[in-house]
Amino acid sequence: MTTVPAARSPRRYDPDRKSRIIDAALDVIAEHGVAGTTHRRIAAAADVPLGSLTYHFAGLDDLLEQAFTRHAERMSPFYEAHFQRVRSRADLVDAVTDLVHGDAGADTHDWVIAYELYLAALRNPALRTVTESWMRRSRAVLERFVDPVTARGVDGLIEGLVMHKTLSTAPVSRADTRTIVAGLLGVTQ
Amino acid sequence: MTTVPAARSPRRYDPDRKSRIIDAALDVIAEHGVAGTTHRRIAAAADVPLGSLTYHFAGLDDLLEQAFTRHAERMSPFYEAHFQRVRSRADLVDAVTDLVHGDAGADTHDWVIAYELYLAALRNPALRTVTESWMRRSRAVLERFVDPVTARGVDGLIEGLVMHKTLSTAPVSRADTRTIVAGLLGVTQ
Amino acid sequence: MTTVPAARSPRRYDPDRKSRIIDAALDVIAEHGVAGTTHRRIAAAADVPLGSLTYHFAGLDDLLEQAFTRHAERMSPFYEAHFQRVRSRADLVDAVTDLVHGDAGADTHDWVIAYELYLAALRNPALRTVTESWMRRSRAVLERFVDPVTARGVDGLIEGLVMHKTLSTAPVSRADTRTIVAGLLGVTQ
Amino acid sequence: MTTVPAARSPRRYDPDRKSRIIDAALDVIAEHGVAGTTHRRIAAAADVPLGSLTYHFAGLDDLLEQAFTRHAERMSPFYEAHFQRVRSRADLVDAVTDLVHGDAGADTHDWVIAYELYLAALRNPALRTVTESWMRRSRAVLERFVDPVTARGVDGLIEGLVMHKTLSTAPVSRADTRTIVAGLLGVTQ
DNA sequence: AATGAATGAGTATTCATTCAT
DNA sequence: TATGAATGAATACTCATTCAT
Repeated sequence: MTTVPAARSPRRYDPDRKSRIIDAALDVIAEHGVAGTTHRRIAAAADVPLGSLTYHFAGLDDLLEQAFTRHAERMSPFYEAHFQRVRSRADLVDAVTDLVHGDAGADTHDWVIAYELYLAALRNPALRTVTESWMRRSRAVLERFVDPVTARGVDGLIEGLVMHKTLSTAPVSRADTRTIVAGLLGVTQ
Repeated sequence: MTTVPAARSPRRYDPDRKSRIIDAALDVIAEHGVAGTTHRRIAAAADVPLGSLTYHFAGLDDLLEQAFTRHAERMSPFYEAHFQRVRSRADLVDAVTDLVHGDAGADTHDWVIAYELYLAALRNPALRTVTESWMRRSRAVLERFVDPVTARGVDGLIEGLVMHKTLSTAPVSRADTRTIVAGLLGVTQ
Repeated sequence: MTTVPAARSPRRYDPDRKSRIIDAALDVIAEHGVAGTTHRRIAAAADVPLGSLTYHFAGLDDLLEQAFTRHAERMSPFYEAHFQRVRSRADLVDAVTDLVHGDAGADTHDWVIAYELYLAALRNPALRTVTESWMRRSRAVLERFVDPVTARGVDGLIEGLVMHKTLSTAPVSRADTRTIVAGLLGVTQ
Repeated sequence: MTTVPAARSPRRYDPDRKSRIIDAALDVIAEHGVAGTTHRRIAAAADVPLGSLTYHFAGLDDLLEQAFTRHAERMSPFYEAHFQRVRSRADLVDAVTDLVHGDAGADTHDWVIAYELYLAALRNPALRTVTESWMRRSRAVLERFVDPVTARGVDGLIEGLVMHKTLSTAPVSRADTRTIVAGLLGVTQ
């Protein structure tokens, strides 16, 4: 007459569980947005009991902050690596075009998280640190090839084009993007 | 939600109450984000009883959709008017610069709502209609002055620069923005 | 193939539900103490769904405050009525003795709530209003028969004796209480 | 509960840690009440790891019981000492007055713990032993000077006056307290 | 037509306690 | 022996929506 023992994973010893939770949080953010990111969903995604979240994090805000921080710290080296081999202005045009079109490793998933971060940072000052640092680093990369003002322009253009590409059902073609970027950088094609 | 029944203003005859609710919703979205937009907050902002919302709207999603639609339909004519007097490329550079720096009537409030819309549309297909239409119309305005590809570029640049300006604690100066825009449009300064 | 409709009381129209909740809260406080007073227990005691509590009250603190206020406002008239017929010092001795021994209508239930209130007020300033008002009124009653200082003494004595009576497993006898009270009031027996 | 692992002080040899925990528990009770007394708070107050509490004590109830017991066992000798030098009824009046007004070493902190104990004992039979013993001992002290019935009266009066003093924003003056006590003890001033 | 009371599912969070290390 | 990670039940509270009036 034993009651159902309920198939339960006896995962007692589990190092880097905290890290796994952060990654799960990023997945949930990408899929459901910050607004739809709940303890429950993250716990399910990480295959971890609910209480585990509040054990490792002071609250949902804390968790979000750490998740976004990780995302930014992952994107930055990638961003830098992507521009590593740029030697000429023409190279730069290609690199930016690749970046916008996701031929560089960063996919929609990553950009969506970035936009979620931007919007969240608008109302949560604690996240400003993350966006500030991310913007500073990405601009620094571009400044290795162009003057600071142009760097800001390229940075803004990338942001805007990616956003439109992510949203639009009739996105810009790769060739058009190239033309636009070349235009801003004064490269004759 | 509270204890005090609050001597309710007997707003007997109240046409355009529905309209007032929509405006209140936009204010709430701007202040609290879509995530923080609730029936209760909207009702409070519109000074309208709670039940009034579900009476006039099928649900929160319906209300949000109508609110975003109104916002887009308000922005479009404004956008068009803003470029009305453009006669030369130099004029265009000025107009775009003004737009980015909020010297054109569209303030942070409006842009924040736009970004909320973008992100909401990413997951809510019903809102895609709104964003699509908005993008088409704004691009059409720019295409009166430049070729379609450049129009896309300018559109993206505006989006990106405004977003960075809204977020950054050290935003680009007006002069720099002008330089950037001039660069993209091939205008020698 | 209808699923079980779940025997549910379709109590839709229910005026003075709010009042009923307050009374239920007082019962729960008496039985479980403020510490053990939860939304769930109160809802169960009032036979009301959980959400009903947060609809009518801003929070548990608000509910507790209203409950204690009602208790105090119920006790005061009772207290006054109890001393109504006192004509002489000897009458007063009897009245006080009756009060302490619960032969006056106020039972353990009521006193326990009062002590819970006292302790809660110690840390919740919002409740101070309630205790202050209650103490002022009870003292005012006694001052109709004795000078203010003696009134304070009698008031304190009542409080202490009732507390000991409530707690002790070997409580004072009625006769002893009478002797004590007579002593304080200088009445020769 | 937090993110930072916090460089833990490697308190290797730590006898009387158990004792320190009990004292910390009393502090927490005084500050937050029994209701607000949690493992976590006590551990923090004692600067001891969380697991240490359940290692040394069977549970929170056990810990509370030991804490209250210690408090009572600390108060009793103090109570006795306070009445040590009483030689006359007049001395007794002074001693009781001092006690009520905290000029005897027992401060609000101690009385608050006592009231917490009383209320807790009301619902937790295990604590009755503590209150019974405390009451018996304090009464025994008073019975060295007055008859048992009067002792009960004085005991109750002290309790009530202290409680009112602790709560009231306009507490009785020392002189008035003296008058009241003198009245109960039949001492002409 | 209009509303505010009502409700149950869902939210974040706290916590005593267990247990592998 | 001692601890901190782990957990699941419980807590207060929010909210979109329903519905009797």
